[in-house]
Amino acid sequence: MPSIRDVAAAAGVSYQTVSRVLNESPRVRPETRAAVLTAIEQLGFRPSRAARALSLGRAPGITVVTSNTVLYGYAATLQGIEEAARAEGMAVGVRVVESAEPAEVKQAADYVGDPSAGGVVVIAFDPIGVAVLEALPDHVPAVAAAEPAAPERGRVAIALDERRAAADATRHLLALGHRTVHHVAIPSEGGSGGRLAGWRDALGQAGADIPEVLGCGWDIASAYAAGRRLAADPDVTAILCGNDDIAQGVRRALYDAGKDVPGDVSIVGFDDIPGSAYSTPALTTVRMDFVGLGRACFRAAVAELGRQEQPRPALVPPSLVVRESTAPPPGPRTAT
Amino acid sequence: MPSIRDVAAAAGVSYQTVSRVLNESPRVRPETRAAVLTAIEQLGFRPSRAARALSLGRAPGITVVTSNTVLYGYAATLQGIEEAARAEGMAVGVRVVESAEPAEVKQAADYVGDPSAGGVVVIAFDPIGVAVLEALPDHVPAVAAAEPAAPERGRVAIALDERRAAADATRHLLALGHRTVHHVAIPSEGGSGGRLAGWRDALGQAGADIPEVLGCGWDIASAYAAGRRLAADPDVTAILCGNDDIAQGVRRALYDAGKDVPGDVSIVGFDDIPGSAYSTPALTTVRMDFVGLGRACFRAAVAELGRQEQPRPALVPPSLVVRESTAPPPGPRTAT
DNA sequence: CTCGCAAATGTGACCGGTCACATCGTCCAG
DNA sequence: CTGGACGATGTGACCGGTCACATTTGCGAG
Repeated sequence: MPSIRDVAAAAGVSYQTVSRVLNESPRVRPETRAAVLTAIEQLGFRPSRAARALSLGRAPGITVVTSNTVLYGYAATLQGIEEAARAEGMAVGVRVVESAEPAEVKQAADYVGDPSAGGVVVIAFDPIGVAVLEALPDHVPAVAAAEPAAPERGRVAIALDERRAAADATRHLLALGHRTVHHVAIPSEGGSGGRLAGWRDALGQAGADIPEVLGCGWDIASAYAAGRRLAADPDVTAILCGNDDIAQGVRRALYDAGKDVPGDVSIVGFDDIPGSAYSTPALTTVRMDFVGLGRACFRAAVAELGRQEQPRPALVPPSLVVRESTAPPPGPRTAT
Repeated sequence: MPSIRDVAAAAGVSYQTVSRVLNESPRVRPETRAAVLTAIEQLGFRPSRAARALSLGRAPGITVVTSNTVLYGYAATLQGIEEAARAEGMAVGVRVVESAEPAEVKQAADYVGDPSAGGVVVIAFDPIGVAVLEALPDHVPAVAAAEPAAPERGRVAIALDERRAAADATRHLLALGHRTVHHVAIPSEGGSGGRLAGWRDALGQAGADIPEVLGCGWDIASAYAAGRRLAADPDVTAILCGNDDIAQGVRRALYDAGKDVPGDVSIVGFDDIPGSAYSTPALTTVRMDFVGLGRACFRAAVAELGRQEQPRPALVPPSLVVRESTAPPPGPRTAT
């Protein structure tokens, strides 16, 4: 591997001049620059990221801390970050934190505390991410992809408008004539600014009952279990599900209990994962721009890294996608 | 940030001794070690990854090169790699390559050519990954998560037994009485050792017709289009789909064309993504151990990095999961 | 013609680890 | 009692970049 000194020797200049060319300093004569560039080309020289990182004291990269890489919302956010980072020539690292256990959270915090981790984006959709955020030393240039709920003490946090998304979805169901809307919540809804709050908002504004929330995990099996419980209650005619996967589990539970969607019960999901348009019934859901969120987080993290002013994030607002899984409640009730 | 020299001063030893403690050298007296450890603790010292990488000439990490991070097979493989790497205290980087365009492939190859990328795992499920693999300089310690098809010239390649998986699925359909099995293929099946080959094997062994393959993209929309074409052909009673998402698109196309699954047409997917058990009909599919594949690739990449002998990968073989989307062909035909 | 200033380029030190080798001390065998 | 071997530790150089500052060169003004 040729180094900057080899290039300098080949081009007949000093290593510092090569460094200037690499960093696009204007203080280099065009002919000199050309000579250096030629030498770089001939030797196949690539600057060492490790050396640069050591010298600069920080790495030109972003590390994403997340509790999961497979679930759609997480994976799509990661995709947005990666795309944006790659466009800027920056490296992307991934660090998964599987539980909110103090030891594991601390380890992750130490890990990203190293300058070579570069900027940090914590995906704080769930309690694990929030725990990491709180354990982060102040000097770490980190931003959060978060719920709007959590005003992370001093940290920049960017969020999709989940509150509005949930309210829109709930109003859609209410407008169809449902007396109230039940809710199966995913682990991420801790905050008051999130889906849970939007659902309550809409229900409250309409003067509708606010039923007890059914919590479930990220796994569809627990969504199925929640669905079976809901299916047993004849008063349930509309269900807002924490995300599209949950909706699928709930739908199947209703089906197995002999309830038709949307004939007997309407359901709405969240996220608009690719398959949702092709299930039967096609799922009514709220599209969330996770990729855009990822991009915005990347820009914010870079700004944080350079101690520049934060750019205004331009996020695509959530949009309700009405498909086949929602309809007016069954006859007897509407007739009332 | 305290450095190794600060720790040395605090402990009253030389920096080299601190280095020895960090690297668990046996040549240090227990009391000295204890003193150093105490100093490390007090100062909150963390060794710099960048400095270590520079000095060692390689980084203790793995970079994953992939064309996608959201699709299940890719995301799950990444998860396996990350889990294994984290357990060993190694960093994980991600580099997405969006197309097989030479410029982009070359950029990615350059990127992982830097020693600070550490070991490399190329997810070569598709032509993009294969292109990256071929563009990689020889000195890069890389392994491939690949189709069994591609005997990557000199590179270690680990693969799930997709050929057998496809053959199992096809035989299952044949055993139900279908005269032949149609196939909707994803972009990844180029190789002769993959799903395509297994399907052909089973069909050939049974003396069944080998219908024309319908190619489609990763997007469900193209699967839907393929499904519509298949639905128009009354001879089609069984379809092997390239993966579970594709199967969902095909299923919906059949549904929209008035065909019942599995009453009129049986379908089988691949991968067993979490939702497949909860769709209606629940999808018969072949479970693939992508997480295990990821773990095996990690181990192989580490071995490659240390120029050690390759461990024997222990992979969980694919397993057919029979659910509701497969049944004997419609009456008239079986009666024949 | 000479001085001064700015542009272009070179030199030394440093970032924080590791390697190779030197040094010091101790214990045991001859 | 002394030489040698070995265990414990220290010293200098190095990895490949960057920064701060020194030096050289070129040009216009006085």
